[in-house]
Amino acid sequence: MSDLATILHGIDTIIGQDQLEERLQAGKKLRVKLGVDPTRPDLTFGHLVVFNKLRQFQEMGHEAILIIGDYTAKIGDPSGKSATRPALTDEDVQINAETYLQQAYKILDKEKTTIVYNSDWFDKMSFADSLNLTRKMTVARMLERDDFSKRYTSNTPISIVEFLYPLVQGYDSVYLKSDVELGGSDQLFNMLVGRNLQKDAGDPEQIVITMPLLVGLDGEKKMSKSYDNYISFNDSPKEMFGKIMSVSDEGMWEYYKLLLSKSDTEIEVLKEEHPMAVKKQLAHQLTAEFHSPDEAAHEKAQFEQVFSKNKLPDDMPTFSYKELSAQIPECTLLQFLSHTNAFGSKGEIRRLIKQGGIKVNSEKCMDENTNIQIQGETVVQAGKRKFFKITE
RNA sequence: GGUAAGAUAUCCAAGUGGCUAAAGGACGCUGACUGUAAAUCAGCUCGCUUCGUGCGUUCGGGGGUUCGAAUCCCUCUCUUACCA
Repeated sequence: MSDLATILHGIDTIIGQDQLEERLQAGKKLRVKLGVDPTRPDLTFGHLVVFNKLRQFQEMGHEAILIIGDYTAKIGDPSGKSATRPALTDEDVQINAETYLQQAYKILDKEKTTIVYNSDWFDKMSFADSLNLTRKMTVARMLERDDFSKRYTSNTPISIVEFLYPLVQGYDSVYLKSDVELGGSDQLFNMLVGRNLQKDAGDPEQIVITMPLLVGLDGEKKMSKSYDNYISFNDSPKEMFGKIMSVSDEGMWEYYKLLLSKSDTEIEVLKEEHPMAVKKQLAHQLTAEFHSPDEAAHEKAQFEQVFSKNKLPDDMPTFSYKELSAQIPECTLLQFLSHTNAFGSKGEIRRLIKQGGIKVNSEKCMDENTNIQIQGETVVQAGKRKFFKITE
């Protein structure tokens, strides 16, 4: 595949393809920018789509610039949002930024990645500089944005600082003199603003490449931390494998295409097989990439043992009966489950028990006052996927 | 600055003095089915509980009226609209 074809694979849209071709032909080492705002502790597989694209550029010898948007995180990107985001403290942002870097290096080559923090330049800007930036944008243009116009017509507040966000992100491009900017398709507007600002500054405009948004675990909405339908870079092998297995059949092909860069013809071949087997492969590959092939194989085996064969997993949280009885005088089923801290409240546990969701040593148990008996080992199962072991 | 409307549980949203821990959705959880997919059916969904027509806390914040308030009054905060 030519470099151009590789770049175009799997993308959503590209603005300035001609310019890209020109720069590639001239043999220019492109400065490729990707910004992430450290608003939450984890990167998700939604980010992975864009990170993979950045890695492709990196592998071709271009310069990958990862912007940690510590400054922009405090503003809050309004893209696709229906409400103003709460402001984050400096401390939150700093902690998140650190974990972001660790996670990013699971995909990017640490040696070849340029890391920048946008507070580096924004902290030094004066209010007058900022005001000058705002000259470049009109209210009408901002209202062209779908999310803003929706909020505006539905009487949902839009703060002025959110209006400013695209300008701030756009200025990153001017400052860094980026050749290409990558982002999710919801970032198109923000990235186009960067193009305008560069043009205004008399610089070459960046090429804008958007990647499709990955669908979340529910199979409907985009993967996002705010919908709680995400897989995180930091998920344990077990969580990661399990979450991927819960992706819908329809959604799975997107994962193959966007996360594993499979071509349409390769996907057609996979569609001939049993969806479950194909999904296991997907879960295995991704888990192996983030953890290790061994761990991935282990989780696959565990998964089959527990969910296909209905047997107990090999590893589960274990409690010692001695310690338990020291902490809870009466070791009833209810008291024990409450002690595991795996449930929101005792009421939740009672509901589970009433609904027949609890098994003790594979026997359904409907009485919360059952005393936990110890005969060697006792295994308590709550719902489909929570297991606890009690030993002497 | 003026006038009007509004703020209800994770989210949307009903509720205008007692029968309201608060209708209905959505999300989520459990069971059946099954491939931890989808679809479907049934149930649950504030906390505590000696499980009792039991106790506690909740309807933007604070104060008041009343035997009793999400519901009435005062005040504060925030949002929106129209006018300027």
